[in-house]
Amino acid sequence: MATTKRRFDPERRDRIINVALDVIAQHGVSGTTHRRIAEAADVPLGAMTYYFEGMTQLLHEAFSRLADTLSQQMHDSLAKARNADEAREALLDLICHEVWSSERNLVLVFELSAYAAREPSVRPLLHSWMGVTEGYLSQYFPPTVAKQLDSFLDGILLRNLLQPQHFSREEIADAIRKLSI
Amino acid sequence: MATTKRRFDPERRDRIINVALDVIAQHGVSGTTHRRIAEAADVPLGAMTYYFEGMTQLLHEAFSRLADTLSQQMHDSLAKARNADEAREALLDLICHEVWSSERNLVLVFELSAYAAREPSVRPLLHSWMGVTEGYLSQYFPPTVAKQLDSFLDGILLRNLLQPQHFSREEIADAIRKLSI
Amino acid sequence: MATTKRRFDPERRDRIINVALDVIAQHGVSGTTHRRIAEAADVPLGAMTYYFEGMTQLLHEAFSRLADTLSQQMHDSLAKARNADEAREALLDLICHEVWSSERNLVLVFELSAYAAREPSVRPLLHSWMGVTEGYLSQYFPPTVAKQLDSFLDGILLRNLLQPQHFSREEIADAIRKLSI
Amino acid sequence: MATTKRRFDPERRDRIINVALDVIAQHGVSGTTHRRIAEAADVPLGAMTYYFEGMTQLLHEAFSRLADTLSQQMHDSLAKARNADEAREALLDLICHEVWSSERNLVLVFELSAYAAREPSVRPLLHSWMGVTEGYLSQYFPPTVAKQLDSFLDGILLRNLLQPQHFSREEIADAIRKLSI
DNA sequence: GATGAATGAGGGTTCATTCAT
DNA sequence: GATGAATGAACCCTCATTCAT
Repeated sequence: MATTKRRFDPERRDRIINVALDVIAQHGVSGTTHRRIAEAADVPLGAMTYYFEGMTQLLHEAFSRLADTLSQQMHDSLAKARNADEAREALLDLICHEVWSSERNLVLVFELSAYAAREPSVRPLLHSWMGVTEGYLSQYFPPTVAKQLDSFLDGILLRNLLQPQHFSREEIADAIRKLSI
Repeated sequence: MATTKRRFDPERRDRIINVALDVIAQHGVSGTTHRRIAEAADVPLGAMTYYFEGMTQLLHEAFSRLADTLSQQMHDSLAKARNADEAREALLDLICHEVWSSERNLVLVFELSAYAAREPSVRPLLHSWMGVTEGYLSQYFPPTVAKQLDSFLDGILLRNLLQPQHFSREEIADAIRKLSI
Repeated sequence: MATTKRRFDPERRDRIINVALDVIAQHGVSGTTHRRIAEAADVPLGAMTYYFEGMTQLLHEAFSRLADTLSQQMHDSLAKARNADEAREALLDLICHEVWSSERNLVLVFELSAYAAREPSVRPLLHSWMGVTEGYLSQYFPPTVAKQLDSFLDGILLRNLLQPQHFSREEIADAIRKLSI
Repeated sequence: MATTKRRFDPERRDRIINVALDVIAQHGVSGTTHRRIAEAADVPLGAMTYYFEGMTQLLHEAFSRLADTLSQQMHDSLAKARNADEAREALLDLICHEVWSSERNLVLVFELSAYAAREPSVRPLLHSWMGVTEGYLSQYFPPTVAKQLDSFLDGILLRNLLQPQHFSREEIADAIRKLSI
C-alpha cells in the first residue's frame, strides 16, 4: 500500500503537539499517554521520545502552544479597539463568540490550570494569556478597572463551561458597563 | 507478631476519602493511584477496592466530599448576613480569608473542574457549591446582580491561584460595590 | 426484609456442593471461585472456608458428588436389564437419552477428566463411574467385549459434546451389535 | 551490567506458545498464568502481553498449535496406509504407540476439551484433529464405519489416560476388526 | 535520522484466606 | 457455630522508556 510508505514530514513535531492537545482535551492529562498521541497523530510510538525528552516536556510544549494560540486569538479580537467603547464591545465579542465558544479550549484551560496549580514552572504560561486582556484593557481603563474586568471575564468562562445555561450577552454587557464606568 | 494485628478503625473509609483529596491536591487526578492513597492513609492496598468499587467511584466520592465541604464553608460565611451591606462584607471575607485562603482547596477546585469538563456525571457537584453564593446573594440583590457577583468571585479565585500578587481587599470591595449598586 | 433473616439451613453444605458443580459447569474450574459459589448459593463468603478446608477440598467433594450421581444414574439405567439384548438396549438409551443428554454433565465430565489428569488423587472418582458400565455389561458379555463396549460409549460422549451433529441411534446400535456379537 | 543486555531471540513468540502448552499440561488452564509461563520461558513478564493480545488469545494460539501438532502426527501415521488392512494397522499403531503414548498430549486434549466445552469459538480446533482420523478411514471404509472406528479410538484415549491398566493391543485390534468387517 | 522490538515498573483489581466478634 | 471485615499475594495488563538497528 502506498500509505504505508515512510513519509517525509518535516512538521511532524508540530503536528504531534497539536494532536497532544486534542488528546488532552478528550481524555484529560490523566488519560494522555504516548501511545494514544502516537496513534492519533499516525506516528510511530518511538517518535514520541525521539522528538520529546519525555511526557513532561511534551505537556509543557503543548500547553505552551495552547497559551500562544489563546494569546494570539485574544490579541486579534482586542487589538482593533481604539477607545473604551470599542474595547468593551471587543471584550463582549470575545466572551460570547470567538475564543471561548469552543469547548475544547475551555476544557484545555482547565487542564492547564489544574496542571499549573501543582507545577509552578508552568504558571508563566497562564500569565501570558491571562495578562493579554488586562494589558489591552489598561490602554483605555485605569489599572484597577482593567484587573476587575479581566477577573470578571475569567469568572464568566468558568461558568460557561460548567453551567448549562450561559449568561446572556445583555447581562455581561451590563456588568462590563458597571465595572468600567 | 505485633505488627500483624488487625486494626480496628471504623472511620477508615472516611479517612481514605480525605487522604484521597490530599493526594489529588498534591499529584493531580493523573497522579492519583490506589497505591499512593493507600500508603498515605496507612492502609493496605487491598483496602482500596474493598471500600470502593473502583478508582472512579473513589474519585466521585472524594470530589463529592470536597463539594460538600466547600458548600458548608460558604454557607457558614454567608448565612449570617442580614442585609445587602453585610452580604457584601461576607462575600469579601469569603474571598480574602476563609474558604479560599487554602491553596489546597483552590487546587482541588481546578482538578474537579477539569474532571467535570470531561465527565458530565460529576457536574452537579460543581453546581452544588457554585450555586451557594448566588443563592445567598439573591436574597439581597436582583438575580442578575447575584449572578454577576458570583461570576466575579469565581474569576478572583482563578487569579488568586495563578497569579503571585493577589487582589487587594480594596480593589475587590470596589468591584463588588460597583456591580451591586 | 424477611429474606435477610438468618436461615436455619442444615443442608447448606450440601447445597454449596451442588452449586459448586453448577459454577464449574458454567465457568470451568479456572473460573470457579469462592465468591462466585457463595453468591450463587446465597451463602456468606465466610461460609466457604468454614464448611470446607479450602478450594481443593471443595473441588474434590464436588467432583465426588458428580461421580456418585453419574454412577447412580447409570446404575438405574442398566440394572433393569436381564439379558444381553436388554443390556444393549439399556446402553443405547443411556447414550441417547438419559444421563448424557444433559450438556451440563458432559461438560463436568471433561472438567473432571482434565482435573484428574493432573491430580492423581482424584482418579479413583473417574474409575468409580467409568467402571459401572463395564461392570454391568460384564454380566452378559465376555470381559473384553464389556471393555470394548464401554470404550466405545466413552468415545461417543466425547463426540456428542464436541461435534454439532450427533450420532444417530441407528449408527450406535449398529456398532454395539458388531462389538458384542 | 551484563544481565541487562537485550536478548535477540527471533523465535521467542513460538517458544512462548510451546511453553504455554507445557504449563497448561502441568497446572491446567486454571493454573496457567502469565507469570508462570514467563518464568518457564525465561522471558520478562511484560513480554506476555507484548506478544499476545491477552491471556485468551494466548490460550487460543496454544490450543491451536496443539491441534495442528496432533493433526500432523495423525496424518503422518495414517497417510501411508494404502488399503483397509494397512489402515487398521496404522490405527492400531496410532493408539498404542505414537501420538497418544505421550501423557502430555492426552492431558492437553482434556484441557482443550473442557475449554472448548465453554468456549464455542475454539471448538473448530477440536474438529480439526478429530476429523483427521475419520477422513483417512473413510477412504477405506463406509462413512458409518469410519465414524464408529473414530469414536472407539477416542474412547480408548479417554481410558488410557484415566485407567492404570491399558488396553492390550490384541483387544483393540479385535474391536477394530469387528467394527470394520 | 528514525523506528520497531522489547522491558520493568507500576497500574487497578480479584482472590482465598484469616480472625475478631 | 457462623460471619463480615479485612488483608496481602498474585492476578492481567498498560505504560514510558530504552536500544539495536
